[in-house]
Amino acid sequence: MARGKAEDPDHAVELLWREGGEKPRQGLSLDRIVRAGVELADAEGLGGLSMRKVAERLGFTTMSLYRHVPGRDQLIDLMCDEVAGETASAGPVVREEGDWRVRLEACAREGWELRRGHPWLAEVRGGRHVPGPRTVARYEQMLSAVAGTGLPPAEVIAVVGLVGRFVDSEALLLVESAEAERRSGVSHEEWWGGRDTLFERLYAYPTITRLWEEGGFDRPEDTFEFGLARLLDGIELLIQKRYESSDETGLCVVCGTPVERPASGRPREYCSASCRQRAYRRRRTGRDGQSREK
Amino acid sequence: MARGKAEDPDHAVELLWREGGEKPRQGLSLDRIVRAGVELADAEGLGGLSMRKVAERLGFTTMSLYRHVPGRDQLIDLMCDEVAGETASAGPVVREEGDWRVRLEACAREGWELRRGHPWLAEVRGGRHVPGPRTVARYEQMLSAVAGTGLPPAEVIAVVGLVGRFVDSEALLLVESAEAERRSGVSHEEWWGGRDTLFERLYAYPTITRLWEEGGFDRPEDTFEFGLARLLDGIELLIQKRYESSDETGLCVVCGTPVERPASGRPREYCSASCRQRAYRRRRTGRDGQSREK
DNA sequence: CCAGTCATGTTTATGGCGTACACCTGGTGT
DNA sequence: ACACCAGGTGTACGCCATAAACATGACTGG
Repeated sequence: MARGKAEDPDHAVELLWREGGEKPRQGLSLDRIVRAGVELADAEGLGGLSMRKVAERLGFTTMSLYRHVPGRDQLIDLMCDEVAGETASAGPVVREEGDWRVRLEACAREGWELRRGHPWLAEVRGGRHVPGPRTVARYEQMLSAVAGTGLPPAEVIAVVGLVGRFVDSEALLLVESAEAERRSGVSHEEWWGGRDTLFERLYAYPTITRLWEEGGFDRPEDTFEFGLARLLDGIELLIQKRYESSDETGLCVVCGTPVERPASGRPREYCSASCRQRAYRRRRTGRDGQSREK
Repeated sequence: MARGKAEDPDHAVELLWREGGEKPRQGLSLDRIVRAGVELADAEGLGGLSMRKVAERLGFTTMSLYRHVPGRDQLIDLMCDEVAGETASAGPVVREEGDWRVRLEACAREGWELRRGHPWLAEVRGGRHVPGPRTVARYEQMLSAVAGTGLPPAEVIAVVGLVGRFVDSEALLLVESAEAERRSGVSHEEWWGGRDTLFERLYAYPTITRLWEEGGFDRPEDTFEFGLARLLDGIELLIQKRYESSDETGLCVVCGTPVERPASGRPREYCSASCRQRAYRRRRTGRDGQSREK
């Protein structure tokens, strides 16, 4: 059973959820190791994060780290949670302003910002990562944003997972491009620009050629903004559909709070005048007014 | 300039787009290496793909591979294209049945199936992968599905990228879980079921706790089906919006072909009666009839 | 027929990685 | 005085990709 700490996930849980009450030692400590790891990964990416380099950065031998951290994987888990505490929504208190869409979008953007500061976050792969308190707080934040819509529990979870993976996926795209530039010294555009032998072959494909000639590849969309808007639209549609099909007590289309059906006449769509106004304004502006910045 | 084939992308292009006219040799050959690589990765994942093991499987030394393939990365590129030819839409001929949504969804499902047969496909990361002919054919297929909608070129490309990354992201989720099971011998559910020390801490988070008690985590949604439906809904909304805002010549809401506006009266929404019928049926059935199979 | 060249496979070596294991060392409790 | 132990060290193993030099056999021009 007790086959060493390296393979014991419960020990990892203890480290992640440890209380802050550690006496400030002068030698090594978990926190110093984690912080050094974050610095290193920020600078060199997750691939550049090695136990050797972390130890070197701290002025100790490689193996000294293992007195404090079970292994590299667990160090990464700890780094993730360390970093997850950097933005506002990390605490246990859930902010409740705005309707579900505003709140969920805010969460997505926060995740996006987090990954801009720490690109390696998107590179962390593999299931079975034990989440720490700050990571869970973010998850709670997202869930609570969607939970108010009245969607069934499994769909709430699915929505949050979908958005979360979207953010990760888009972040990964950037990281990989940046990594390639860092290693080769050649910029993205420069590199692809030099692939003439490839482009020649692409003339055989009519749609690609046409889109190319129309400039679609020269002035691409902001994939994060574009994808996020589509995703939220799709989710909104689901929520509206669920609302329409629930016939006893409806849910406000905007904020999702229940609204009782009047005895006679047309069922109300909004819980309040302000929500109706919000919906109107959103229809007008086409809803992505804030996403275009140029 | 000529700094060895390992760093020359143009050489990689040549390998990927090579003509099939290779004399069948009895020793090593590019194709044999690529096929061995695919087998290995199918069995052990991309992490288990090492030059040593590929060579071993073929009965040669490690370095012999380098006489045919520039390096591991290029081998992976070749494997990707090899495998991309396994489904129908790999040829240069574009199938044109159905409206954009049917076609794009079919592409997504094909990509999904491909990754079920070769899970390592989702693990292939890093920008600057030179695409081979079969990979490009798939891309062309997807682009042509969306190009008919009349969306501006950059948005067509963004839509296809979005859907493609979604498929990859969901596939990655499965791979990682499967990988963890393979390595540890413990199933996903079993492992998470044993994390009591973690779950205890989660009671502090009200939304998570509530969703948990309501069984949201026990009977999860099919994340691929769920996400795909939301995504396509969101894209459809974009297309409709673009249609409404184009006032001279409209586009059929269903199949995207242009439809001229009558001199007087309300502009037509559909290009034909069959498209109108299709839209009607889709509104009726809630559009995801084919996605639920149980 | 011989010499030169080329394609192909092998050997050896370098530098990187995570981490198991035995060891040392100084402080603490008994 | 003693054992114990947390924390830091040094060495070693097995894995990885791949560079560089080398071997071999087939083909080719003279």
